[in-house]
Amino acid sequence: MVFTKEVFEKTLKANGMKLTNQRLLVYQVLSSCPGKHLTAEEIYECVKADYPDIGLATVYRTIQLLLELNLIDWVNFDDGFIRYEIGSDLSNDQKHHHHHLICQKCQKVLSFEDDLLDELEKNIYQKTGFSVVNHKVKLYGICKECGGKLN
Amino acid sequence: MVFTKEVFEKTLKANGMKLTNQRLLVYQVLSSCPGKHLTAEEIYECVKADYPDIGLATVYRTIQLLLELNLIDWVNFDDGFIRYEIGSDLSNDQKHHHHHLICQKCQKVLSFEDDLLDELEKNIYQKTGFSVVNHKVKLYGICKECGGKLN
DNA sequence: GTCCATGCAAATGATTTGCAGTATC
DNA sequence: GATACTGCAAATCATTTGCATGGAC
Repeated sequence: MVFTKEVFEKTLKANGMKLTNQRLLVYQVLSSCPGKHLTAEEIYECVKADYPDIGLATVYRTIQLLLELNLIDWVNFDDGFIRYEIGSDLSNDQKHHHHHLICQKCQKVLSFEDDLLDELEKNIYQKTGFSVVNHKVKLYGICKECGGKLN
Repeated sequence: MVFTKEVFEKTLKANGMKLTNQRLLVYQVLSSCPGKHLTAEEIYECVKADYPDIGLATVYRTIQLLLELNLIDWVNFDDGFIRYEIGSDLSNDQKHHHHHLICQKCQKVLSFEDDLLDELEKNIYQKTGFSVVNHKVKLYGICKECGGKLN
């Protein structure tokens, strides 16, 4: 499912919400940066280029709205900022899971698509009766460019 | 390696730091709560029972110190508080890895010991050249008591 | 006695909120 | 025209920091 302006508008209307320039622009900035992890401040700066009057509070409020509509995801790299990225394909319940690889030398963040955790999650269910429905995985290490080696 | 008061003192001295009642008490509170995830405020309240004059700032400073000495670990459950727990066995480089299972119904947090991520990490190295040295894994779902079922 | 450590109060800084004006439908 | 949305400024709140006093060695 491709999320055009029209689909975005329909999603808002379906929830009794109004389409505004500010909301559209915030959504478009995130849509045009897949895989980037933008802070609220960064989104604010991007939108301001097209719409100088937008306020930071509106950006924060729009982010909350997009999160509630499941259109975006958040990540916390524990550096004092919450970051946001456009959601992966949500056409059905199974999300495209991706993990974040964080290089401890250059701070670069890579994404890694994977479903290897299925086995771990089955294992957890068998041993503890806890049924996993979602996960957040951050892997810290050294990237290829910085000379990563397996032990 | 068992961390007694003496070993703690030696570790401090080795780094040119002084042993104080406050530091010992903060360390003891964390030591006596393995598997619990305490906020700075909670640690502060616990220590205050034995030592009413301690200041919250001292607790925060001691936490930083214990983190730098690798005696404790931190977790962020994204609820506005950073939480701390006594470190697992650090006698050699290989840490005891444990993941956190967070029940979305009752908010309970379980720990799960595991090294199944080794396979995932090998996979990542082969595909991307990124070598993982550490990870933080949070698994969200429903616990046994709350009626967890596999899909 | 020398520094390091502490307690207090004030500062910080990302995010949230109140409110009066503005835009959408 | 009603009501939801916005921008601004002020509030929030966990954590940090400055500074003068106190304690460890």
